[in-house]
Amino acid sequence: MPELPEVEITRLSFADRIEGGRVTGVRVGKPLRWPLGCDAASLLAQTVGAARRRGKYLWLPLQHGGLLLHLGMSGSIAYHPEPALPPGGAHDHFDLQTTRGSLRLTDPRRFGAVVWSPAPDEGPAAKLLAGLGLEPFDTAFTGDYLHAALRRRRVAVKQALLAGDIVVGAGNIYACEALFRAGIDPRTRSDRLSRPRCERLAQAVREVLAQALSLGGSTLRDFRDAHGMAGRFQLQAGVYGREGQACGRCAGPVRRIVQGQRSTFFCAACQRR
DNA sequence: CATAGCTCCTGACCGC
DNA sequence: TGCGGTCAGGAGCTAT
Repeated sequence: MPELPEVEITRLSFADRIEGGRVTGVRVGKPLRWPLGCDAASLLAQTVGAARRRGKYLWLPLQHGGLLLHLGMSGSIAYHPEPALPPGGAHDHFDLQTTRGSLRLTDPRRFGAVVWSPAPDEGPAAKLLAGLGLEPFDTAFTGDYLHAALRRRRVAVKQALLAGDIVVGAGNIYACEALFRAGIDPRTRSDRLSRPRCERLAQAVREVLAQALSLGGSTLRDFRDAHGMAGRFQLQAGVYGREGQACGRCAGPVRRIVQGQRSTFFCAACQRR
């Protein structure tokens, strides 16, 4: 499912090419998580700006406002350089055609979203982006920061990472992988993590996301970038999706538990409370 | 305020 | 082969 690396790779795959294009057509398919929030025709003739990312959201600026995009868990965005877009399939729910190519959002499960907003810090976008935690590659995301934030929580550290209001970008896969890398038991109460362990964890989060980014994103589930290329992160997964298999570090069995209705994979020997 | 549970949706998978 | 049931999960929302 698209987490920060996948979303960033998606952004990089089309941002430069569509920037400066003028909107020539908009097609809205089945409803996504929220309504578009504007008349599709009102987007016509506007010039597209430089796409940005915040957490797992993308912001596509237009002359008057912009579009906030989210891939949910099964969404992907394809960039088509040709002027005309092929007919939309059953899961193609949003097209944006421009003079510099088109974007097509495909999302079988429709947890994704395309929402118009007058600005990223106004209207619906502001509401959705408010409360997001630090970007993992922000220099402010340090062990000290993580320690201070986790001290106020009693939930398991895995759930605190997933919540996205401390640090954004790590979804279920990368939260599991970061905790494995940091040697921390995902069940550990957030407020029981020492400062040094928070330092390790912050570093692990940065590293696992950076590595996934450099490898082109995860193919777990159905991620494809705008060129339809599959990522290769799954080849590196230490614990995610490996229940019962041997941990690569100690050869012990990888365990699967459920936390907050989500699967967590970890090695009980390598990851300590 | 922190937390738990619910919810949206459909492809994949499983047992019969 | 077909069919019903179950699961997966991002993240906002509601209730506690």
